[in-house]
Order: sequence, then structure tokens, then C-alpha cells
Amino acid sequence: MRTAVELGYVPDQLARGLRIKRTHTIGLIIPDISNPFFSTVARNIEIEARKAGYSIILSDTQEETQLEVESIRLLQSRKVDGLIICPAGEEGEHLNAILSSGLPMVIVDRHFPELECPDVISDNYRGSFEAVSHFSENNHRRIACIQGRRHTSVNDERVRGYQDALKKYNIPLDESFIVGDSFGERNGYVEAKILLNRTPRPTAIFAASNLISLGAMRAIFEEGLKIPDDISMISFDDQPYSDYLATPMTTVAQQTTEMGQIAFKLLMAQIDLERPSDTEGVVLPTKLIIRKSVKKLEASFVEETRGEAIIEA
Amino acid sequence: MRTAVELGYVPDQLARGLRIKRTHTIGLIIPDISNPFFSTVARNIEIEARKAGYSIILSDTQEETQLEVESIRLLQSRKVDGLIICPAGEEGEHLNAILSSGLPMVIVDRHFPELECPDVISDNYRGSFEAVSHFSENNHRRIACIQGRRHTSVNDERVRGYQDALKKYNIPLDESFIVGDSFGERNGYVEAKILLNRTPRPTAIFAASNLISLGAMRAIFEEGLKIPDDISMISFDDQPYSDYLATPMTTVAQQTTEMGQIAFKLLMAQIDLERPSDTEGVVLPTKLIIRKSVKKLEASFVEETRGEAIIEA
DNA sequence: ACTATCTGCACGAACGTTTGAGCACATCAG
DNA sequence: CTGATGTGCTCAAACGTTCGTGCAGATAGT
Repeated sequence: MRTAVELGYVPDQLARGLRIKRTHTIGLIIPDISNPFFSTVARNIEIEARKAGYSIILSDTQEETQLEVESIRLLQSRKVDGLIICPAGEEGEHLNAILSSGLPMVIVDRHFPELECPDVISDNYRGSFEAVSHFSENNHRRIACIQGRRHTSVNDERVRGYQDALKKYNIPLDESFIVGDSFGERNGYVEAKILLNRTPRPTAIFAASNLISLGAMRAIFEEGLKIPDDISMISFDDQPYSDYLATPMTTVAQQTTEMGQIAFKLLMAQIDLERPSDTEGVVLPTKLIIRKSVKKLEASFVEETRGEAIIEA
Repeated sequence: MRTAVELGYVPDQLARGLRIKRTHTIGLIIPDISNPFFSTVARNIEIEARKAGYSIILSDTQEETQLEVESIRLLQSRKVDGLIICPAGEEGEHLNAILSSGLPMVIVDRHFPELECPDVISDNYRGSFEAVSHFSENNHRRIACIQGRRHTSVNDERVRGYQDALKKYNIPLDESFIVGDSFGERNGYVEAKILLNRTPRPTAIFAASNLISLGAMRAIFEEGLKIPDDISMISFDDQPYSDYLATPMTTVAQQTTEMGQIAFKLLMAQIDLERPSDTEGVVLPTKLIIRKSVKKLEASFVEETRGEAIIEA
């Protein structure tokens, strides 16, 4: 032992892994690591992993399911002990193969009801329900929603929260106010551009992601409009800069730190106990952070439209 | 071969790596992956690596050199083919061990003159020189600099650029205007808070990082001041949100995408050619993106202080 | 004193791949 | 027909660990 230390001997983890069939390595599959939401999650997974003596192999799938499938194969051939996946697409079909191969896996951010796999997600429904309720309580009635990628659990839950909040406040649902099909910046810009030129213009925009809100803001400024005087806005995802925007943005904050920590712990539970899963999934509450991007409209306007709503209902 | 395909055989990369002494894996050591600067660099390294058939093992050192040292040991025991490091601390001493072990390595963002290792960095000197020149050309003379971590090449170059720009415009250097000692948000807040309460107050603040400027903005808003009416500001690091801040921020943009790509290519060159390094280092130009956070002061004020300056000089 | 159990240690097998050696057989030129 | 060269294949060694087996010697129980 003494000479081992003297010679600076360190065990070859490759050979070790080959022999004991444990690499102390987990695969982390992320659609876009430069997105602050994912990078924060990733960071906390890495920190937890380090504590537990695990390394992480990072795979950026560039939002493409094809690359996701390739990454999974690659990581399996690298004999990772487990997989944490933030799925890119709408389908979780290809994840079944992992499940049946017995490789421990945890899904983050997305949820696939048909998949028997522990996951950790935000309460997207409540998050947007509260956001849209906040609009309503400030007497907004023409509330648009720029959604993210359709048919993803994240998006559909947010849209459902939006719809249910409208229902609660007796605001008739206008399908043409639900627009967009991507979590990206461009989508926010394009859809906001269109929304702002409608008559009557919506009084509020609910953006389903931080990037969407960035794009929407670009459109709003381009049109020479002001938040919240001309249009109110709430964005999903709180950001370090949310407080310093032209108008400090009211946001729906997700617990990204906890998300990463819990994801890793859920994975470790599977790895250590050597059985599929004991928890079905964890859902983390969101928090509405109220700043200054929502204008309180006059109640008179509300009474008027509330009348309309009742008639329509 | 046919039955191999039928059975879905995939070679065990562990055993393969053990035998051929190539893992097609590189280690990526980052001080804070949730910092958008680093996550963008990381993303582009990952994308390039994937193209070349390499996987990356990610290590977040939480800005601690101690964890950096541990990470290096760990990655070496995992038999990575090379290392890309964004060093956390001021010293590059511990990196010598890697160099002499013959493991290919590339340093990103920081530069250590005494270290024989290819690196890719921004032209931090020119970046801040141009920023401070821009202040001067708008007749600012009391220009403060909230610097990042002292004794790091990144910071010292930025401070040197600041100083030389002052010199060029005959502005006497006031050492008490160079404050701070961290790239973090708190440092920006604390130092700005102090600067803003000095009399006479500086007319401009140069923030040496995106996080510093975020903290400084918090202080500025708290004091009830407006950018650029009460104080002008330029920040290092352009961000997606820079355009949408209370006042669109004039920034010094780094080529983070190219930084990642070049870092990986420099590493690959070493791995493929199996010799230390042929390039000494790459320095990427920065770009001053002028927005609205710098106020043009009146020339009369300039003449007056310019007079002083000449007397002092 | 004899047997049973324990402790420490050395040795070899195994993990799944690559690669070189060895060999059989075929092809070809002289 | 012979020797040289080429082709295809099988087999075993090696990469650096871990872990079980076996054995020697010590310790304890009857």
C-alpha cells in the first residue's frame, strides 16, 4: 500500500468497471445545455453525482429525437449505471427499450403516462393556472397564450392550466388565442408579432417559456409597445435577469435546483436497490413571482366583458 | 455479422477502451455549467465531439481549485483521451502534472503564460479597451471598473485594457475606481452600492462580467438611479436578454460558439497527431455591441476635466 | 493433544474486446 | 511441379482490475 501511494497509483476505472460491472458513471441527456433551465438542472445533478462518487457523461441532443436515440445507444455501450433523460420530443416510445433492458432511468421535465418510469416534473398545470388567474384578478379578459411544442406533457399541462383558469373566471375560451408550437425564441417573436396586430389586441400574453418571452419582448418593442401599459405579460421560468428587464417580469419559477437533486436521488435509489422503481414520480410546486409586467385594468371594463361572457355561456 | 445485427450486439466500450487504450472520451472541466458563458462553450464542444465520435465527461468544479484537482485525477483514472479545462483559480500550477503525463489538454478562457499548453481565449484586453474608449468618446471621465477575480488572466487583461484606454484619452487613473474581486453577482452588487454613494459619483461603470452587471443593476435600481441618465454602463459578455433590459445594455460580446469549436479541434489535433501541440494558442476578437446604456455627456464638462487632466499630467 | 474455525495471503480465472501469431488452403509465377 | 505469395480463419494473449479458491499458519474449543 505504501509503495502504491509512492508511485502515485490510481486504479484504472475502465478495467475496474469491466470486472465489477459498475462504472460509477451516469448518462445525462439534455436537449440544449445552453438553455439556463437545463444547465441549472444539469449542474445540480453533477454536484449530487460528485458527492456520491459518480461521473456524468453529457449528451446534448440538440432537441432532436434522432440524436436522443443515438445517445442512448452510445451511453449503453459505455455501460453507464443509469440514465437521466430530459426527452426532446413528443414521444417516449423509444424509452421503452431502456426500461426493458433493465437500465435504471429517470425522466426529468417531461412526463409520459404510458411509461413505467420515475420522473420529476414541475406542476406545470398549477403554474400556468396561477399565472392566468393573476391576469384575471387584474381584470384581464383577452389573454393570449404562446405555447411551446405541442403534444409534449410540459406544454399540454401549461395550456390546460391556462384553459382551466379562464374557465374559473368565466372567460370564454378563444382558441385563436392559443398559438405557437415551440419553446424557442423565434416562436415567441413570430406569434407575438401576429397577436399584437390583431384587433382587438389581447391585453395580456402568457409565454410558456423563458425563450418564448424573450422573442415576444422583441416583437413588443419592435411594435413600439410598452409592458405593461400596452400589454401585460407573464413568463414561465424565472431567470436571474427577470428583475432587470425593461419591465421586471412576473414569472412562474420552477425549482430547478431541487429538480436536479431529486432526479439524481431517484436514480441512485434504483441503482442501489437494484430494482426498477418504488416511486412513480415527483412533482414540484411552482411559484408565481409577481413583479411589474401585469397592469391592473379598470374594473368597469371587466364588468362589461363579464356581461358578454355570461351571455355567451 | 448477420446474427450480430439480429441479436442487437453493440461492442462494450469499456473492454474496447481497455484493450486499444483509447476511450473516445474527453473530460470537460467547467467552473459553473449554469453560467451561460460556460454552458454555451460546453454545448459547442459537445456538438463537435459528437461529430468526431467522442463523448464528454462533464465536471463542474464549483469555482474551486480543490475540486478541479480532484476532477483531473478522476478523469485520468477514467482514461479520457484528452482534457478541456476552464480553470477556476488564479494558479495553473496543478496543470503541469497533466502536461508532463502526456495527456492532451486545451485550456479555455484563461491563459497561463508559464504553461506550455494550447489555449483559446478572447481578446479581453481589446474588448475592454474598446468599451472604455466608447465611454471616453461619449465624454465620460469618471469611469469605474468593477473587476472580476484578481490575478486571473481574464480579469487582469480586462483591467489592463481599461487602464490603457484611460491613458489614451488622457484620463488620469484613479485606483480607487478599480474595485471588486469576483466574477459573481454579489460582487457587482456590493461594489456598485459603494461606488454609487461616492461623491462625486462615477458617471460610468464598466462591469467585467455578465453576473457583475446583474448585481450592479440591482444596486443601481435600489438607489433609485436610472441607466443611462444617472449612470452609464457597459458589461462584458453579451447575453440573449441584453437587448431587453430596463435599458438595453451595451456589451462586449465574446465568440462563445467558436470558442467551444476551436477548443475541441485543438484537442483533436493533439490526440490524432500524438504529439504535444503545434499551436500555442488562439485568441478570438470581441465585439462591442452598442445599445443604449451609455449616455453622451456634454462636451463642456469634458473640456473642463480635460483641462484638469492636462495639468495633472 | 487433537480438531475445528479463523486469518492472511497468493494465485488464477474472468470481464469483453483487439490483435498478432499460426495454420490451412488457394492462387500464381517460374 | 515447386516455391512464393496471398487469403481466410481460429486461437490465445493481453489490457487492469476484482474476487473466489486453496493453503498455510494461527487461534480457540473440547
